[in-house]
Amino acid sequence: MPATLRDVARKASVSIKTVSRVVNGQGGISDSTRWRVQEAIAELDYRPSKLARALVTQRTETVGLVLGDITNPFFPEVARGVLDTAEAQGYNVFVCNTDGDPSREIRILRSLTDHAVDGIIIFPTFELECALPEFARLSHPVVTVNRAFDCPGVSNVMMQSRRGAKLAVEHLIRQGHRAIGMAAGLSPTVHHLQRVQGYCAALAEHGLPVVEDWIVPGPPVEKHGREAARALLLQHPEISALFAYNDLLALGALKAGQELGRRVPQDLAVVGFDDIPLADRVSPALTTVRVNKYDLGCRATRQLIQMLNQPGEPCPPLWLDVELVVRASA
Amino acid sequence: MPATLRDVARKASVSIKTVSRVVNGQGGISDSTRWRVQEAIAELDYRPSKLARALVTQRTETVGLVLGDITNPFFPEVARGVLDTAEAQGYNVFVCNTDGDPSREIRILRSLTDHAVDGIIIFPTFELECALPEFARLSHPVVTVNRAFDCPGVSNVMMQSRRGAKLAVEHLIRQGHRAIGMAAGLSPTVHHLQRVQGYCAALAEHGLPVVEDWIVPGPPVEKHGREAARALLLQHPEISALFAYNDLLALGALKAGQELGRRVPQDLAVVGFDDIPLADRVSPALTTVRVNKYDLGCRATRQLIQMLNQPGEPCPPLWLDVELVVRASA
DNA sequence: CTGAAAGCGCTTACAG
DNA sequence: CTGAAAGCGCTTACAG
Repeated sequence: MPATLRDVARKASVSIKTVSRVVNGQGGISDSTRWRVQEAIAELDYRPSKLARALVTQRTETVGLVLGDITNPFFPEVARGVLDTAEAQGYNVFVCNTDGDPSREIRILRSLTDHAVDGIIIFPTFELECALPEFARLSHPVVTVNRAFDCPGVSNVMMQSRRGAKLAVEHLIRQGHRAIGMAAGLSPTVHHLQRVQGYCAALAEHGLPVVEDWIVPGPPVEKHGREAARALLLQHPEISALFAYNDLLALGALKAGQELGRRVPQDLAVVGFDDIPLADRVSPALTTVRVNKYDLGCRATRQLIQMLNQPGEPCPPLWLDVELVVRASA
Repeated sequence: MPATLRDVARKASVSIKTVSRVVNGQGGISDSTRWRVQEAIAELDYRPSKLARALVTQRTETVGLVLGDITNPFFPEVARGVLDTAEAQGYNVFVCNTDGDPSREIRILRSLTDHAVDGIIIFPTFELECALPEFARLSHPVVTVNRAFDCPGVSNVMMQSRRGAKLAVEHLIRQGHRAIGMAAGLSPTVHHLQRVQGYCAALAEHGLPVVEDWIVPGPPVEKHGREAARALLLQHPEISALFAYNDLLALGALKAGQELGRRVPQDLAVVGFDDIPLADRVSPALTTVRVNKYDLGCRATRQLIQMLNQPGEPCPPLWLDVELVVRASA
């Protein structure tokens, strides 16, 4: 049975309030009293109940991290950044997977609210729009990643998705490619939109036509990358380069290229996005757009904690750099 | 401002207790009353505070997952198994990284205790021994993974580490190898001990000598695998096969082999352990010992929840199968 | 079938 | 410098 404030008070022959004062370092206590109390605390191995404290302060010192899927190689480093930063500030973090399912996302947000987390960092699904204001209203600060919401209590950490896509396609153009397709991910996500935009912008700026048929949407997994690339290359053999929404799709595209007897990068150049840990291990190594995932997690968390410490202060969106990493595939 | 039990009671013109009854589905309520209460709940969008409930029930419906490092490719699938199983049972989970540092591990356990988690799943560091009984005494059920503690309130999920090592080395022997080294991981872990034991047992049973110098300990990361393998192969060129403590070490060993001009698997056969996602993607693909990581997470969580639901019941250790996966590297 | 009281372990004004 | 009282939002006996 763990010791309580009252146990300590009794042992030190002082009031509960006095113990509370020394526990919270509030001063205004005579040295001798403090000494007696500290001794009692040590002897009883007293640890204050965060639960009881939270009930009155409305601060649990916990935050929620809501992401797509921790087994997606993009997320572990992000999570590590969040966990390290949160731990350093005394916060514990609940990790939850949405699998991109909006109804699951809502359920998770409810559950986190029920547990009275102080704030939330979320990689939102596309449908979050409607539910988010409710949470902000329930006075949880929220940091959304890669998605701007103009809503009080919500701030954003964004990566330059559009710019990254443009860098990737410009690189392909520089390599002499003129017929460039895209394996485009699922359409109702911001990334999809931004990366397609970047792709189109790069083509347009270099006077290349944007062919709608060459943009193939689909789930951002390797299997689909392979199928999409295969179909695209068979129907439009003139395509000599592919830009993929993410590295998993790019890996699938590489596989399809090999199956079709295309040499990489001569007959088929491929650029991915994210620079997941796999990207530099496969052969040929994947040219891709890197975002510093650990840093992303750290910054999102710092942003959240800042909102917690200075409620009401405006919190401008943060933009994270991306960078083209040229390897063997393009 | 979220609605409280009292708000609902007032609105429905009943007592707090009555509302509590319908919220908790306790029956013994007239239909008309229940109806009125439910309506009030819906109108006010009332959600019970888990915090307040936990303060009296001593159940937070949270658990802690304490692992080495979520960016280690072994862990995300394990974590996913834990998170899915916990979520299905209504638990939220705090994820924490120890980096194998015992003092950090203690700090984390303290913090989880302060937050009054209902239980803990932990991949313990070697030094946990002393601290664990304290936690069990504080009445948190604990499930340790890959480490047996004979301690009330603590149960274990074990993988057949020793057997896996033996399978790996026997495979190498079957392939005709007689001089087999080992990249052995850090010495004060159970895995290290068990895998070294399995390695030695396989050699001994086939009448092969165990040469102490051929067992090279070190941190279980790729860089060290490369260095260890390089040193071993240079000093003892007769070594034709390596068994690695884990896949990361094995990948490093493969790299060293290539650098030294050894053909794999003819001049150098390598077997790893874990079957991380990378293992089947590298070239040559890695022969390794697989453990179902998602299942490991699920079972550990089910074990923990069972302990929570039936306190005092003995909980026998669970043994997880391992399986040799033969690919190109051996 | 329904309610009033006590208490979970803290903190927050308010007194002295 | 120290303490007694009220309350955070619930549940748990105990009455009626």
